[in-house]
Amino acid sequence: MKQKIEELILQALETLKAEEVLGLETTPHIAIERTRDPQHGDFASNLALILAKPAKINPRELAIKIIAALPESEAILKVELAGPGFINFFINPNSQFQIINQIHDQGREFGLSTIGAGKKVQVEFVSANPTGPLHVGHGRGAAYGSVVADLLQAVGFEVHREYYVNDAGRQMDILATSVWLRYLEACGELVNFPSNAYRGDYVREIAQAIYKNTNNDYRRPIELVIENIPPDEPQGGDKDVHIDALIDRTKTLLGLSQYRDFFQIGLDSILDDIKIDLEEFGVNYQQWFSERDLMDNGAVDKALERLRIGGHLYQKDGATWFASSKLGDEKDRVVVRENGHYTYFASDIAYHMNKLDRGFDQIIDIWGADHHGYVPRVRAAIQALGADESKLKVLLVQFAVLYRGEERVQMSTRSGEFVTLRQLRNEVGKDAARFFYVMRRSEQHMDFDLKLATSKSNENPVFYVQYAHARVCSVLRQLDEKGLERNILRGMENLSRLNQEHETSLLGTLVRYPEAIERAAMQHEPHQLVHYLRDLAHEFHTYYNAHQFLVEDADVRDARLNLISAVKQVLANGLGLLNINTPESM
RNA sequence: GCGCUUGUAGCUCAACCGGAUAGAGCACCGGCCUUCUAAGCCGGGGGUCGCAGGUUCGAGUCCUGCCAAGCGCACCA
Repeated sequence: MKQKIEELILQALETLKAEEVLGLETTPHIAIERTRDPQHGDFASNLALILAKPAKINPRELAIKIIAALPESEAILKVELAGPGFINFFINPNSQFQIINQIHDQGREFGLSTIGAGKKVQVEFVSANPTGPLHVGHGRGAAYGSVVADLLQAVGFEVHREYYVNDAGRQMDILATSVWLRYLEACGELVNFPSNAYRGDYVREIAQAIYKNTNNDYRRPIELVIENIPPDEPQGGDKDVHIDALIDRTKTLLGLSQYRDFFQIGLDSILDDIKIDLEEFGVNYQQWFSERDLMDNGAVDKALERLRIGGHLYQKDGATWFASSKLGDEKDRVVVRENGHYTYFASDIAYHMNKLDRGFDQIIDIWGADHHGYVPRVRAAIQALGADESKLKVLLVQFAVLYRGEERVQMSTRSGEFVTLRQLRNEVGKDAARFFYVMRRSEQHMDFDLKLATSKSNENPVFYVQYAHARVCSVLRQLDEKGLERNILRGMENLSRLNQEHETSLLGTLVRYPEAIERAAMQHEPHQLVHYLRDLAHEFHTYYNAHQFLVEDADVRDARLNLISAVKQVLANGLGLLNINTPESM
């Protein structure tokens, strides 16, 4: 429809150019948008306001000339001049009826498009360190990322969903050591558990499972473990020095092979748990990308070599630095430490080089907003690698601040004091949790009130949308009970009987669905879809209260049933994109 | 101190890359169930869009400066 109007306007402009009202070189960007107020019609254009200045005509006068030059069209009921020079288009309601046919024919496909066809996009999200279960903070990134990915797919992109597994680095050594110390406890040793180790119960559970299967095979006397270890922080020492010494001691006492056992078992059990958790949350991946693989197959060396050849690396204070400040970063960054180990950033450069090499047209990284300071250096790296920096899009998700009623909930992975994503799901269910997470713009700081979210009351707006779906289903069930028969064809033939105000406006909302999907996808804003669905549900509930569907007149009845079936289909399609269930009854 | 993000109704948030009278939900007040599910509908009150300037036909939206909140500013990941 928008296109149709655009064509009409273009024709009008040509006419005006021929009449020399407008200069021949004027080729304005024609902006047509949906109006907010139905009094202003369905679409409006500000064309006259934009052209008034170069044409040196009063905008209202120009608008009148444009309107006069517009060709006739059946789809347009009337065109009005309004305000300072807006041109408002009123769509012929009859032209909207065919949307019902379209929705009926396309079914689950309705709303999909092909704008992204032929383009490969990678979406990397969550990528939480495998050192513990996912908590509610990760939930937002999981819900947001999966919906962004699904939306992009819905508009035709080939989407590759990926989780970057940080299975290398110090935090994994801390995990392995934590598991082993808990194992020693299970054996009966008296362990003074480090303040900086992972204290969550899950560590104990992993350790106990190992103990059950192996008994004392990995046991070492605690005296040997703590011999000459510098004190922990509460005892007046440094917690980092303390834990690092313990890691070294663990490696020495266990030997490489046994140490790998603990490392691997800890990693596997946590990663498996994360995989199951996400799957149950409706989040799926094409690939789980291992950081360790990157290290092992020399990708990091290769990436650094490429930077070196490009002259982006230099030595200072025994370390190797990347001159990122020349490419927009606030300072240069270390990639190889004085002790010869890569920094996390070094493997991240390699990871992004790998992404680029895989030929994606667009790379989307979804990070927690606390990583925002990291963006410039990754951009710098991509430029230094000689790639097109605009391929990378980093979407930041603000962390949800947790409340329990009025009280703020503090969270820390190390201390083990956090609400897990699984707990949240168990309390509110997948649907409510997902809906709650994506109903806000991702950059918006969000207050997540656990008490409210877990109250399972009608305050949670997901029920409102689901209820509309269930109500349609209920009406269709009533059909049988009342001994009525539905004739879809008869309904289609009588769509013109849908002439009530509520029906016209509902039709208008249905027509908007594909636009809503497209915009939500291209702008990476799932909340727009949520708002659309709320609108649609509201229109339906209003209609439901104002009119009876199962009326005597079979022509009207079938037309209305076709309309509400279309509503049901669109609700199902939209909720489906959010990976939220569509209950038949509530 | 520097940087990023955010400030809109009592609370939680919208406002479609500058548009017309800034909209929802919750909460509050008043109506609607002998008719398809009242987890619903209808009506009402409630706003200096953080503050001050600027840009233009037009600014919640763009620019500048302040104020406030969150988060960053490692040879950690």
